[in-house]
Amino acid sequence: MSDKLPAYQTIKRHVLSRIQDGTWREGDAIPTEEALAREFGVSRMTVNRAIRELSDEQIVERVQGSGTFVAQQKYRATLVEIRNIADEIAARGHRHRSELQLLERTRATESLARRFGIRAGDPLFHSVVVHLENELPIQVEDRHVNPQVAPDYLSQDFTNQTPNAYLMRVAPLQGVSFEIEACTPPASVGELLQMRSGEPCLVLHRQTHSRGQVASVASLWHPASRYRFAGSF
Amino acid sequence: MSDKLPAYQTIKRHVLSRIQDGTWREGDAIPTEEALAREFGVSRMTVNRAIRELSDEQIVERVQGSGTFVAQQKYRATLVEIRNIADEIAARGHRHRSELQLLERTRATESLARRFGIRAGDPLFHSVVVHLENELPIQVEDRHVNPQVAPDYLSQDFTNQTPNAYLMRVAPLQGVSFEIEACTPPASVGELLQMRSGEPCLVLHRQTHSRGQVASVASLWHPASRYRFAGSF
DNA sequence: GAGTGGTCTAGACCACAAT
DNA sequence: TTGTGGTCTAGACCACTCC
Repeated sequence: MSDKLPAYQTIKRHVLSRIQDGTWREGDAIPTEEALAREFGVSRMTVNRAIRELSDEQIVERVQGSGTFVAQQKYRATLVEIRNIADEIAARGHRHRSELQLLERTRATESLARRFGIRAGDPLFHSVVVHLENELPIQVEDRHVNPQVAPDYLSQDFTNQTPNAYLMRVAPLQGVSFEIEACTPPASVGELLQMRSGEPCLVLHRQTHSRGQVASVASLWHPASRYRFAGSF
Repeated sequence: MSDKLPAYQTIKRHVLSRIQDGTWREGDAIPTEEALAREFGVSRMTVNRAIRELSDEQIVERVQGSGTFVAQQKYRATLVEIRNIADEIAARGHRHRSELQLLERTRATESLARRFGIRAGDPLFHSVVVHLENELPIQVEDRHVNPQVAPDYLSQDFTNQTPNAYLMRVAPLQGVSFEIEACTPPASVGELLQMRSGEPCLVLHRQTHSRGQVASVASLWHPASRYRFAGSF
């Protein structure tokens, strides 16, 4: 075996795999430094470095005097976080509601096939959902989903659960790439968002990866007058 | 004195301040772990932690067998990086040129005063620069600068050096907050960017902090048809 | 008071770079 | 060969949480 890995790396991997295989879930305590030191036959300082790095990476959270716990999954992202739009609206103290406009089986166009890494004509799932904040439309979510990653996508109830929340649950997020642009919306989107004519959209195109495949390609359209991306660091 | 700071923190601060005050410049070697351990009267492991954290933060770069060196300044940022627009254009293999439209001393409006944490009427510097990629305008940079942070701002040549590059050099970046919006540009901006009427702008509003103060408040206007923000993780 | 993480020591051996 | 960083040990004391 490759015994070349430093001990602290081995310990990091061990803890990570326990979290990823579900043995230790969000909020669970993981073994103490002392216990891990005994288990791996290393000194406490070595374990300390391993766990401190996981803590820096926000994989675990440490509380002095109490213990080390698996952190809540965070999807830092768009410079901001990839937050569920429902949570984002709730955080503002407003009410979220979503309307399902479309949920269908379709076939990949040339352009979609390229982005998913499949062949044109291969099956894809497609959904269009409008998200409302206090009954005012704030986002049109136009999403294509890889059936191999989420085969039950079409049978979900997307008025109770956003597509994003569902995908996060069934497909562990590995990576995200995105683009933000400003553009004039197509008429159909302008209508769903009840925009005055001539108002631009702020659009986030996002592609998520899971289990080595492209899981989902989404375009999120927002009326310029009602939405901004913000962040700091 | 507050002796409460852990030793490794004290060492980190010491190294950081040497870099920020210019004693150690980009590419310079900093003292060895052994030397710092002697200087601060601590063990090498403690110095190692301090410098390793600076290395994680990309403040310094370590080369085994060789030494520790001050890293090139990188401005990770907009979800992406806070890259100098000139570098960004150069990375695409294109030619960057900038035109200085305005460079003046002005006074803070109520709204600017709030953002800078100063009083309305206090002095501010103001610049407007147009950035061109292959002679096509791609960004209008409208920037206000805190004179306390960059007193020599007005005497710079901003056709050879972007305001951003100058500020990065004289004012160590501590933090950034930003907002991205889509909007219809005011006529003056639309003209500078040679936009067709009705085309929206993609705007990045950015506020940078340095030495505990707000250093700069900038609005970066981009024609929607020629610019996107992109990133991945 | 018992258990946990936060920090630190004074050594050690190794891998790698420069010479 | 010498000097540097990379890693590790087997202890230690402290601050904090929980009971």
